[in-house]
Amino acid sequence: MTEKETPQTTNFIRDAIKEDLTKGRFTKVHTRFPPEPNGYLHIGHAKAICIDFGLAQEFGGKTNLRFDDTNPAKEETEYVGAIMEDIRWLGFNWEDRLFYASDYFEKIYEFAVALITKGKAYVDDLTADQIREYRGTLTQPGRESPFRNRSIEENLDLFSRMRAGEFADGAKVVRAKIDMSSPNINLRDPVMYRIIHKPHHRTGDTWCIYPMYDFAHGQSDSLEEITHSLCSLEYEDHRPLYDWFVQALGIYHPRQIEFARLNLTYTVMSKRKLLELVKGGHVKSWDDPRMPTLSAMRRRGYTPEAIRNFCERIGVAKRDSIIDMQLLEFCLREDLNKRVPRAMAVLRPLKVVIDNYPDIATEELDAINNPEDAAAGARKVPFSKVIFIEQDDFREIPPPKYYRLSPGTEVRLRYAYFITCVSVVKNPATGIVTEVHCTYDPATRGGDSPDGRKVKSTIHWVSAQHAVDAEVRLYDYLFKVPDPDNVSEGNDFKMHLNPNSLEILPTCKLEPGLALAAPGSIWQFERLGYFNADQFDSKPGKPVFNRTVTLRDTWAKIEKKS
RNA sequence: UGGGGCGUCGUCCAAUUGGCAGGACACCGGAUUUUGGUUCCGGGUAUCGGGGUUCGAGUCCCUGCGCCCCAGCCA
Repeated sequence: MTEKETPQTTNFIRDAIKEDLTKGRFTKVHTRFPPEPNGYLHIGHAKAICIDFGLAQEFGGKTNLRFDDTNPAKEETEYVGAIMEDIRWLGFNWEDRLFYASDYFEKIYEFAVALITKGKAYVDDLTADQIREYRGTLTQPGRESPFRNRSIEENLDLFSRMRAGEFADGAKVVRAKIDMSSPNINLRDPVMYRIIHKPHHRTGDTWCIYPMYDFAHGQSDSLEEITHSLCSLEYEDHRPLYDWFVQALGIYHPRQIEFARLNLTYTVMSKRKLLELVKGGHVKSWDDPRMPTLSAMRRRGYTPEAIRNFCERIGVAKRDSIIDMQLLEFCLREDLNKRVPRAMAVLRPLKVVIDNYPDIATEELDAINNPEDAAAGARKVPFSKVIFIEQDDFREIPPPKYYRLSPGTEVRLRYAYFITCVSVVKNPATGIVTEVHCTYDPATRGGDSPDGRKVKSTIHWVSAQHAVDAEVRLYDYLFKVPDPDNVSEGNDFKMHLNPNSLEILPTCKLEPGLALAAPGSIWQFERLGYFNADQFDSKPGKPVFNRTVTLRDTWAKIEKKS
């Protein structure tokens, strides 16, 4: 990542790091990104990734990728590759520092032995239900387990037999001996180890006891000499425990700092809900372009630059917030505008016959590839007597402020000619206009009129005989409301699902150059938006496009107001 | 109602640590334009409430209110 991105004012984490450096608490910055391999990464993870990698980079430090794989019941190796692909795609590099919490199982086991030996941990025989009961409530203190004061020898023996597989799942756990009356529930003798007889995606059958997050994360950070362990707000209550473990163990002590996770309007971010959308068939897959997952956004045509820039702009703070989706779209358009080539495509074709144009003539007209980038050059587009224009660009009875084609008006065909509508053909049964007849002014070839005459608008078109047929998928927000998570008692976020989040247009007409659009390539269809050839479904000669995002549409706003 | 955290334009983030509350997105208006795009110019709107300290408070003190998180052998 070398390009200059929008500079942002500082944030509290950067301030904290600077202070740690000047006061000598740390002499370097080393962070980590610790995904659990149990699902796909989404835009919320992108924020965390940008913070973890970005901040380290800024201070000349490094970032480790560490899979937090302490629970074999939930994690699968299939996700590991997908997660790495997404991080790389975003533009970050962990170099040779790929780790797994499971790499440290032996060391973490030894840490537990050390705590037991110090009398700071014990083996508990209480059942899960009993532990819950003994834990007390938010307002009432807990009670100590009857097994809390076993001898160190007995604890050591039991723990090694847990490891050896002598006990069934749930029969015993190891707990830290802290304070059952702590107002912080995390400190009421938290579970450190549990028994799970299940093969682990990396360690196989080596273990049947697995450390809990709280007993693995801080120690893993410590072993990797992480300086700043950045995580989300819900871990704030865990920080005293994080600190307690590294202190009790007397090991290198990283600093945990929490920040607010990302929320976006018109979507949901929790893995559970995303999974529900996939399983319930509300979207086609994890990478359905309507999803907020990175794989879906990639498929839809989002660029890493746009996402990184977005993450920079939203800032980092501790308050819960919901970022306006329009900011994300702004970042996307800003990036795409300056880099992607333009093309003409007609999504909902309306046939136009140019009555005074020679029947069999075809000519090649010059078109600019990107007005924002002279280096992008120009191309030729074929023109002929019969063309398609957008249905939206013709109105038999134009509403106020409508500048496009209507009977008697003259408009410019982009890069071609001025045309004037002279008549229409209707389906006698429905009254719908099926064909528009126009005359053209040969003197306006290329789109300029020698007499200086002006037209109110320029519309795009595709020559009928040269057009490439294509399917185009129009995506809209997945939800109808800005905050789908906000539902009244007894209701479900799915009630806010947008039934029109996907519209498939099977009969689009593209300019011929688009026939060979490379899968994944992104284009601006002039006046419509940005579209990319679907990386899986698009084939040379049979293109399929996804609408990445529309262009800003002033006319749509005017129309909506009236 | 125990503990932890958070309250600044519609939204998100700032405010040199007590000195004229600023930026971005959104919105509204205008200019330019062979994309009703881009670009450019202009505009409005905010310190949760009540007290206090101070020449001066978003910032400090007191008090009230609201929102989020925590009672997994999940992370």
